[in-house]
Amino acid sequence: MGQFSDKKGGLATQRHTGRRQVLSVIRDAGQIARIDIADKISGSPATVTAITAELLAEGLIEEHTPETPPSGSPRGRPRVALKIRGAAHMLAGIKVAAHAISVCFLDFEGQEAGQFEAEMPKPALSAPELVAFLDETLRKACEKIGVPLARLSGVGLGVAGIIDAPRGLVYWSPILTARNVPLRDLLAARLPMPVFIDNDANLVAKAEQLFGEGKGVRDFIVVTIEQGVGMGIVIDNRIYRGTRGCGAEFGHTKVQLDGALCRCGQRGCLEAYVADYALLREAGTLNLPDSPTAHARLDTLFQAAKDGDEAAGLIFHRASRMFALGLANIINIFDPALIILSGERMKFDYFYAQEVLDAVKSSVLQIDAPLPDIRIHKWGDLMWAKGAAAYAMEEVSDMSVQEMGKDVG
Amino acid sequence: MGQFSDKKGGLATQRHTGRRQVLSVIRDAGQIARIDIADKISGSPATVTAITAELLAEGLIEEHTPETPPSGSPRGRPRVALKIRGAAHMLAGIKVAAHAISVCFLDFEGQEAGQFEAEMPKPALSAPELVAFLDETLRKACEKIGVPLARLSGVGLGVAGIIDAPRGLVYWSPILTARNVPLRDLLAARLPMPVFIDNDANLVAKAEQLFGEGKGVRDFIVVTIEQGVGMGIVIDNRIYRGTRGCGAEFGHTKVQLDGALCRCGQRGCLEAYVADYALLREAGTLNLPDSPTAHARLDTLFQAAKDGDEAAGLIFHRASRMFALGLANIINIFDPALIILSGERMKFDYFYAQEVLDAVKSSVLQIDAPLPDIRIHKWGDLMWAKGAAAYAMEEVSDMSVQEMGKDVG
DNA sequence: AAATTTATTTTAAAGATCAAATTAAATCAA
DNA sequence: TTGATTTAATTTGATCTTTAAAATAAATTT
Repeated sequence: MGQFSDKKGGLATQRHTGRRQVLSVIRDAGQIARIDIADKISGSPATVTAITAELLAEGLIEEHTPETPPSGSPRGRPRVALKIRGAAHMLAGIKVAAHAISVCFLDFEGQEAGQFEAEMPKPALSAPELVAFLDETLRKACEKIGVPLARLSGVGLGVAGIIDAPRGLVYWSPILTARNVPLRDLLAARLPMPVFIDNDANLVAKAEQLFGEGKGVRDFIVVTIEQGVGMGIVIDNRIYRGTRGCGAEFGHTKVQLDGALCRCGQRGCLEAYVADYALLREAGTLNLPDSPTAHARLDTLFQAAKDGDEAAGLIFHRASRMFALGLANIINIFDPALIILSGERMKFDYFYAQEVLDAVKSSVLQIDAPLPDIRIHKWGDLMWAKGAAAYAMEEVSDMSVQEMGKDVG
Repeated sequence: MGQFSDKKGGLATQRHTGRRQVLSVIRDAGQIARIDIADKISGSPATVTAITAELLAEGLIEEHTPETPPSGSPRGRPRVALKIRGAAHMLAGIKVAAHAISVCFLDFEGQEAGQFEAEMPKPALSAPELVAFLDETLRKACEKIGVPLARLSGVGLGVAGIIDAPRGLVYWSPILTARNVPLRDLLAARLPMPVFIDNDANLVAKAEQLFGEGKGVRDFIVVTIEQGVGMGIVIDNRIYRGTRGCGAEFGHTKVQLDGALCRCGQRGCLEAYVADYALLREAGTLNLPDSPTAHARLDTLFQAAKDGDEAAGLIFHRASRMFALGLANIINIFDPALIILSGERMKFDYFYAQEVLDAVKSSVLQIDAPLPDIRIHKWGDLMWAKGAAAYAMEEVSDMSVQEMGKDVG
């Protein structure tokens, strides 16, 4: 029989791992023939036939026959491509930020199936308020997009703050007035499908891994700058979370002894130099035209710096040097193959201006081997929600793969 | 048959993983009965019987019958304990430092089988000189301890500096005059057994994992302070090495923008505040009695600080604050369960004085979950060599486990 | 000495994979 | 159009591995 028993956190059965591998290879490839799958997993065609037959029967994958037979095809029996069957599952991803909430629907293939956005009623809510609001928003989104709630196989939830993903716990979040909220279970109690929750930066990492620059990269790190500074660590294709589930707090890495005051109450955090509020705090002492929103004020400040305002320039200059320092530390510690600077705020090019990259490079240990690749990926707000949905997709995929022989009765 | 084929870096066979697990459980436990192994690996007693029979036949393990049958034993057939057979393999570990070289012999059970120390001929050697010296020293050690060289199944080598362990390459080391030396292969060419090489801090981590505070801990971090500052990262029971094999350069983490000059040529490295040379550099401006060796001068400085010398005290004070800052960063990034401060230099208690630990705690993100455990482990120079031998032991163990059915032909 | 208890081994059955043989589905060549 | 050729996928039979259940072993208890 399979390899050892499957109870508890025990070992996977033999077939189980095979199924997981095959599904993963198909997902990676988009579409791929059985014989190529066999090649990729170093298994025999016979095994692949057996496994894919199961997956086909369960509706997780499907054969993909192109309408127009490709001309100039080689002799021999043509390979028939297999692909994930999008209709197998529908997933929702929700990203909650201070002012807005966004929902994204993804089918099992990773195709976007709709999106929905709404305002937050107030910047910080109590736990019951937030749960009710999430529930309500998800139902509204389902209605608007035309997907019955019951159709969803899973919901991924991304929240800014300090999250223990495995336990579904929000230690602290700017959008919650309470601490230590078991948000996952609270929401799951109101919904008929499993709920998964994670730190928003980890979800960006997930999105990058599945749809973005991190595709096919085994170890990489994602850094985001928005309200705060976030980091997602991917090691060995999996998100690294630390023991308490709350590692990767790059933003609260100290870059200066007794430095600037951070909103976390400590001093010298990177965030206290580069996050929105840190820049605006310093801009307060400047004589800039007033703007209604923080976003607009930030734009004004950036424009002033670009136009040669020396004080404004100095604000960005210091921020970027601190950012470079923090980034160099990450490289020295992890030696990753790739660092992705992700998020909308990357439009402030001071963060990735050549001089910053140069500063990073000169602060990294010098050896005769290529430096890690640093890539910028600006993409919109939707990405966060998409990452949340992708997170749910992965979890549900894992669950599906394990459900074998269940319908034998 | 087993799970997929075994070619290249492909997947392990089914039995292969079983063997590896059983051996690992036995090693962890010291001695353990078959039925308990079955329990631990969530397998059946029958399987354990099969696997242990193989391992017994190959001489990798042995039954351990206590001379005195334990009184007050329960009814029923008594369980017979299995243990690693020490005589199965003999391993050597070598640690090369600036002034001394130490060799440690370990049997397959992890029992120390002898040690040997020698002076380095000069502080920095050329690659051929070092290889010849290592070869010579190992042979001398064998002679002294009475182990024929051919008896060794593997040699582990620990070198300070920047090492790419998988490739066996020394990018840079204070003991080598050249850069990018393929030291592993150079030494292996002169010896009849496999050679493994790693950064010395990783070897301390390995020693802690097998014999020290890291026993049974899945994720932990080891920090050492000696000539430089080193770090070993254990994630998921394995040493994390980064893509170029040279991650975990904690010592060159920047703790101050444009800070103190480091021997690596950059500014603001942690090492430039807390390593031996950094302290002595500052001590130079003090009026302290001269001492012949660096070691002695450091002792003098430390004593002066303890005796109330304000300037000396300030040197240590700053070093310890910087150290706390660096440590807090590690915790914020990794959220490890355990941090081990390891090495002889821990005798300077400023590094782990309560106030440093307090500073770390107050610089770490505050959430309602227990802080990582920080433990001090002072142990002698031999540990490094022991870690090197342990590294070789693990590698050889893995090789042994894979050699199955080889003697059937 | 028999009954009981627990550990280990043996046995027989069931999964899972793979090599080899077979079948399927195309192109190529006449 | 037909048969040869080629490549993909499936089927078959053998082998390996694990496991449940039965048998055996080795102790204690009665």
